[in-house]
Amino acid sequence: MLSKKTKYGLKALSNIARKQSDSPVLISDIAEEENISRKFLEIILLQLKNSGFLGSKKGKGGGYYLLKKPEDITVADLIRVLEGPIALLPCVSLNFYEKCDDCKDEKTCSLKAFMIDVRDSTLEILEKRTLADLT
Amino acid sequence: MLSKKTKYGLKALSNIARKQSDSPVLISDIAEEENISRKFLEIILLQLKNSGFLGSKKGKGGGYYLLKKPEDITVADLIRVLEGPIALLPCVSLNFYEKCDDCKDEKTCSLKAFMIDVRDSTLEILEKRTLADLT
DNA sequence: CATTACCCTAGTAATTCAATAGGCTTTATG
DNA sequence: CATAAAGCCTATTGAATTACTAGGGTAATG
Repeated sequence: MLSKKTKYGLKALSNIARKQSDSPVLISDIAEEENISRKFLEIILLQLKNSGFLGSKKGKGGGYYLLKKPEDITVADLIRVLEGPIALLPCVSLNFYEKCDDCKDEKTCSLKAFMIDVRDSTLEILEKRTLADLT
Repeated sequence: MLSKKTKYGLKALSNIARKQSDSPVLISDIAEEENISRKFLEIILLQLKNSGFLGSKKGKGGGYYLLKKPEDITVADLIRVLEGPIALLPCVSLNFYEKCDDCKDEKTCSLKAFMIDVRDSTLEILEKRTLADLT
């Protein structure tokens, strides 16, 4: 299951993408429209900014805006930034690999091959879909 | 990512399945072979027993054994018992449905349709693979 | 009847989640 | 230049979850 942070982040980006306006979108507007705590949303949008998905403008008339076209932002990339690894086990993660400390020998692990299949099948859909697919 | 409980549970079942012996398998043997804390493993195996996947025999010569053939136990069912919902959001879970409290209207949610697609694509693989596929 | 091996209840340290609080800095505009 | 608007930054916190640990109870076998 996704954390609320990820869910809120996706909803917020979808909200901004839907507007397609020239002027930046206010945190407060997103918070109200999507029923998200304003302060919590601040943290999330800041993270999306620091990860290069959003730009911001301070002061009056400021707000957040997309740095790329929605169809150029994959859901996989967003989930990696907001939630972390997509794989079910750290030892089969492409972007966040870590050795399982209980595994005596990774080569003979009974789960690994299967988990790689699951990962690939998940990536198949998450890397094809983009922000533009989130209405 | 799967919790350690789920990972340990799958490894333990795979261990029992691999043995295919008539005599039950000891908790201690599994714990040692798979590098799992013995006490933690007790809890996990008990849960798998209460969920109908394993049977047990007490006393000398006791241990745990499978109640079904490995090829009749889907990974999806195991993950549901050990980990919980497979869907990424509660509102698209088939077995653990819950309304999102931030959603003003589920019908117009920007994420729902997409999350249903992800769920279906995940189930596609998790319901086809069985314990027999976990070496 | 003693040993073996599963069963059951409790507790707990560490981490993560989901915020909340409060002030600071930057910018546009009158 | 003053003021209001709007994002930025730091710190804290309550609740829940995770990953165990401790210690004994109970049933079956030989």
